[in-house]
Amino acid sequence: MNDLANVPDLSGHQADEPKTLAEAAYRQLRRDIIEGVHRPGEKLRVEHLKDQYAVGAGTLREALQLLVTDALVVAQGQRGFRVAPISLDDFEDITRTRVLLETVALQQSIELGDDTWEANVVASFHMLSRAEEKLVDGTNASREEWELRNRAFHEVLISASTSRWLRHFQNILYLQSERYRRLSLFRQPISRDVHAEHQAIVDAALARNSKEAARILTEHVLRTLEAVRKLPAEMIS
Amino acid sequence: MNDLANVPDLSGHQADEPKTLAEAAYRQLRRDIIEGVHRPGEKLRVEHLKDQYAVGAGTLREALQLLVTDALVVAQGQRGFRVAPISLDDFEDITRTRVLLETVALQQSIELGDDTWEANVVASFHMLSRAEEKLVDGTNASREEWELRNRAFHEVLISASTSRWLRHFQNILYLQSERYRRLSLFRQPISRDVHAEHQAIVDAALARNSKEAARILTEHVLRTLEAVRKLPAEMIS
DNA sequence: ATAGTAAAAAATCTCGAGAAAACCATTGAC
DNA sequence: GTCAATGGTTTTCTCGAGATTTTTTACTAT
Repeated sequence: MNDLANVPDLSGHQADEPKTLAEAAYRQLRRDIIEGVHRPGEKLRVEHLKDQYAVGAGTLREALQLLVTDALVVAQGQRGFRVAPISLDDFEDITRTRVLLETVALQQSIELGDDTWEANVVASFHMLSRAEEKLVDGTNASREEWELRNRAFHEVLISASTSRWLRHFQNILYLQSERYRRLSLFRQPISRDVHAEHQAIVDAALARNSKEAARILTEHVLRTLEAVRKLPAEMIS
Repeated sequence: MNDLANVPDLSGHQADEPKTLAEAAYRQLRRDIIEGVHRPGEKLRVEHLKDQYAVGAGTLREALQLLVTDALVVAQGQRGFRVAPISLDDFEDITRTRVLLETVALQQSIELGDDTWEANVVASFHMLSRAEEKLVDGTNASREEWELRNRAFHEVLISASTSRWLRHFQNILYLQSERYRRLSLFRQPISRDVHAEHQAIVDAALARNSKEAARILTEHVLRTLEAVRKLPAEMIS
């Protein structure tokens, strides 16, 4: 079916279905950290969390180790684990690095993408648009689905890039920026402009205008940075 | 002394001294994988390795998990761990991505670096040059020291970059390329040219000629790719 | 012979208890 | 009053044994 099946997965532990308890705990923890259930800088005590996530101590330890990979958790020598802190500087760094990688990957993708890629772009954009419509009812589930499809959309855009490493790093950075975007959503919900920007990227991509697509993508990503900049400083502790 | 001490370490588990058994095992394993003791694609059975590295099963598991972070080991669902395979395509990807990141970081560094940075560049270049001289006796220890100092040199060059993420990703890619460079050394030892190239980078960096420095660095990194390309195919299994 | 099934073997994954280290509050000395 | 040392408490780290899952081997029927 899919001849990429036995290609080594660079992202390691992001398979479609959690096959092990440690991975299941890892996913729950990851979501909770991104969602802000565990606040930035918070200490993550294994003894407390193992009950909360219903796994053994060693297993939870493994889950935490996996989160270190994504830089959502920091491990300090003999002093346990801690939710990675956030800061405006950090988000600026994340955003700029992401722009660098994602634009290069996007231009590659536009040059190399075939018909199937085009179809995937159109399809994932459609899925995202539908999710946007459901956003108006403001439920948590609808927002979560939007996040999922937004991520899928951005992934598909660069999926025709030949560089597995670019995609790998982009994955990590996207995950990071999700934490910050969640903060900006407190202030202002996802706006109409976002849809227009996505549309513009799709148009440029299908027209094989890689320069223009990269330009729009850059603006698009930087817009979130501006939104976070306007937040009260105490929110970005 | 160093006010960067409490900045969260992005690389997570690359502190100067291993404070835990798991980390010690991680380092030994990492060296063994890079050195080729454990061949690419080889299965890493916990039961066998725990005796070899003198730690418990759970501890070795953690060490393996850390190696997944560096993409030197791949974990597959419920089927254990395996040394990440190598391929020419992969090395090409690694090299090109590394060039992209490292040149950007280097240009930033050259623009922002202060006197201390300049001093560090000169110092690490000197250390590297001394190690090159000792290379003639061809011992394993001298080559290992050269690797260490070469890495330190490249790290110092981009150390003035403000982007922690660029440096983080560069670290990972450098580690990866070390595996491949080791292969190329079978054929031809480290040549005179390398020294001249390093010298040229230092000169351009101190002259604050960021464009030129980036150009030389690019050529420098691509040269190793060419060397690996000339290897017999069966060496890059 | 081949294919499918089932039991046996090996390896992984999971857990809880013990050892080692870090943390905190109290005490004592200067 | 400030600082250093000490002991108790908490937390992390480590280990080995049991439960699941995967892989291998052997067997039977077509």
